[in-house]
Amino acid sequence: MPQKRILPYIILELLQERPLTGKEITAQFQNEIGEFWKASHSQIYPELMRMQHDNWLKITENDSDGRKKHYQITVTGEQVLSNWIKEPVTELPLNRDLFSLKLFFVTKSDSKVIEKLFNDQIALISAQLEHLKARKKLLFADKAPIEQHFGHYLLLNRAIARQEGQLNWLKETLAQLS
Amino acid sequence: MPQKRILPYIILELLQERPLTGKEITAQFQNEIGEFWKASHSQIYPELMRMQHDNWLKITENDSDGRKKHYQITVTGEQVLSNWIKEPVTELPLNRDLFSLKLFFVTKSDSKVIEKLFNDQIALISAQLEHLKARKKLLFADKAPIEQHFGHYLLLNRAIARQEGQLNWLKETLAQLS
DNA sequence: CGAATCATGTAAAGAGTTACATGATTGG
DNA sequence: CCAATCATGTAACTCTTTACATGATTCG
Repeated sequence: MPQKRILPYIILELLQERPLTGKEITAQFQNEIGEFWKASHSQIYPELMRMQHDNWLKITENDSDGRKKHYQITVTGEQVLSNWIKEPVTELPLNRDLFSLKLFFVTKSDSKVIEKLFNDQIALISAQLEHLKARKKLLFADKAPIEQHFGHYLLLNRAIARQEGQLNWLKETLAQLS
Repeated sequence: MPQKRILPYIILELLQERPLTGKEITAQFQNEIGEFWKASHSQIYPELMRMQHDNWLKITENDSDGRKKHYQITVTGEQVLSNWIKEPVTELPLNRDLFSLKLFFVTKSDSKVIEKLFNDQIALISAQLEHLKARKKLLFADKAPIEQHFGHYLLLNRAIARQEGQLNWLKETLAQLS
């Protein structure tokens, strides 16, 4: 087992609200979910076929559009999902990021390198932070998150808090170094 | 290109200090580096052969121990590494973590589920935080980080700051929810 | 009608994991 | 000397990404 399968469960989650086509599922991974999980259509279509084969989902009948395939979660699929959700999360994710890597190998004398490394990272995170804040404003401006989007709201807040923490640490540490 | 090659550059970094055997390199990934990058020996040995073939490193001569192979970075390897280090980090890492995933799909009515999700994560991060702090104490108690370990010191601080931020957010948010 | 694109799919390759294998060496 | 382990290596498999392919549909 190289990695525990996650993708099919994400798809099941998405289908809980309503039936979707492969295209629509793919789009989700480029928008909301893309923040923390990526999957391309070349991964999704085979996965859908496999899930259909395992009877986790089926193609909805009476579909007006000929080529689009609307996938719908089955009772089996709902059970599978329900069991998966109950499994506790027992390990922290491994953060394979280049900044950590370069930071690790930096030596104290590389002050120029360190400075650039920090400034680049600050720029990156600032941009990301702006993006996240803009999205929060767009999606949840004033109004409280409605039922379905509550998790999304929590996640956005968490991402923002994390990036702000990062940014502060970067700025403080950079200031101390110089 | 499925993913940009990182592993060989990490190995080059490790070899900059002194020649190492495959076993020793593997050990590094289970200790210091393991915090943010993993690699098993079955990945490392073929990589070493490949790098040797590309002349990024060579086996040191006059080795007393017969079976151990001490790999040494070559001039070519140093150039390759130097170029790689100069490349700016242009993208943030994708955080594929299950907690985010489950958080995203949670609905407001699942108060029991949310609570458990948060408490599990708080326990996980607390444990990790203790571990990190213990290591910092062990490695850098009182004494300032020496030249070679400066990056390691920075990285540990960053990891601790990140986990503390996480933990605070989790606790605050959990309190607000109930 | 012809070109662009839509929706779906297939192919090829690299990265990473787990499990298996092997010859040398050490220790009781 | 024999068993454990050390150090290295191989195999099989899954995940993920990039690139290529194809038939249907829309639009000027």
